Amino acid sequence: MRNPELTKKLIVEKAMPLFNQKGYRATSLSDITKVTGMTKGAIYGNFENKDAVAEATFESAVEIITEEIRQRIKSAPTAPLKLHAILNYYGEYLHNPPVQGGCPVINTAIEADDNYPLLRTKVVRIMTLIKDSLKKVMYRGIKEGQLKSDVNVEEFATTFYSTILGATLISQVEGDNETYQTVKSKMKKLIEEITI
Amino acid sequence: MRNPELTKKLIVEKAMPLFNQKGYRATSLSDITKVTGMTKGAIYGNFENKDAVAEATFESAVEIITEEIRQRIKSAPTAPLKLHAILNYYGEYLHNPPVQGGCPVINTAIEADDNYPLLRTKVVRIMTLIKDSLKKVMYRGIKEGQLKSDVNVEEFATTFYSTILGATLISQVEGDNETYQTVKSKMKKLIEEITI
DNA sequence: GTTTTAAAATACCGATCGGTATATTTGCAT
DNA sequence: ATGCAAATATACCGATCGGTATTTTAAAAC
Repeated sequence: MRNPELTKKLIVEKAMPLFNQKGYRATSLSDITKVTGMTKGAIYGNFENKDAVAEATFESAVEIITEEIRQRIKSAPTAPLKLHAILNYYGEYLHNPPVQGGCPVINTAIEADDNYPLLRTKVVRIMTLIKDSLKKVMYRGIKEGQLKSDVNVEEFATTFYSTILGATLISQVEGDNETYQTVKSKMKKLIEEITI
Repeated sequence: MRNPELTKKLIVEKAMPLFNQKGYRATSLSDITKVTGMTKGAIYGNFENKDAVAEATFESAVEIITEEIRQRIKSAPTAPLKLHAILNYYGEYLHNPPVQGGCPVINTAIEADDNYPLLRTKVVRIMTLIKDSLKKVMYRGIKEGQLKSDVNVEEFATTFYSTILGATLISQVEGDNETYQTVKSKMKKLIEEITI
């Protein structure tokens, strides 16, 4: 019980869906105490302030997502299948969300851009990281003869990621992944076009 | 001065960039009084409550955007050029925003989906409307022999819109439309592929 | 020019906000 | 068993929140 590491972890875990659903601003300290069963003293004993909880929470959510993406990429044998795997991963967001409340990257992007400079930076970083992973997958796919060598990797990867985020955003607000499925089937064709 | 219609309009106009930048929850009544130069009495004399101001504001923002899109579509002579025009329109968002704070549809989508059911409905409606406009443009383009007849309109239009929103989202949080430009050049090629 | 009425300004309400200071509890070292 | 220190709980703070009741103001009706 007196283990501050565990307390920190518990606070972050329990606060995560709260921040992701309601947003950082709308989530209050008392919300956090309610959902964690801890008191203000415990929260402020482990975090400097509310923003620090928010930042730790976002970082933890990002770790969950990047780790999952890493696994999917690793598990698929070829570049086209790796891209499919990522398409499938985001397709599962709605019915099997890694964090309740939709994609934390998207949610945080919107709330942070004008109001939380530190979180904004973190969002940009994770977006760049994912984009770079996609590019890496594609470059390797070209080198290994799975993807056509004349494909514009920068363009394809950036568009691929933009499309996934946009479709996820739309499906999230629609509360229905029909849009995502439609987009997914189009993206599959685009992957086929660059596959050897 | 004693014209309530003008007062309403002024409140909506002044509150719009506020809501769009800070979000609905984070924008307070006192923020609105400061930016409008009016008092609480004037606000509550013209709107039932804060949410009503938010809704009127979003509706007004949507009108601005849809009207602009309508104009761009109307002005371009053929379907491929109409699609280009929409691509260009969103590309101008960052440096010449119709409303300060980025795309209101995206911003509102995120904040509304878990917390403001009425706004969420409005967001879904406008997204559907834009998607339908795109489809209409494409169907007409096919009929008039500008677009290939075997193109899957539903898939293309949905993906097109998803990609634009995703790229806009990313560019918005990056504070730089490099991503959007990259995506735009890819989308232009996709349009070419379906052009006769 | 006075009256009337609606719009806008002011004053005030309880609730909740993030944060802090203090008290209490807990586990460990001795 | 006891004292110590860290972790958690409690009590409290000023500020601000959305909203309402009341007063003041100003334009229109006569």
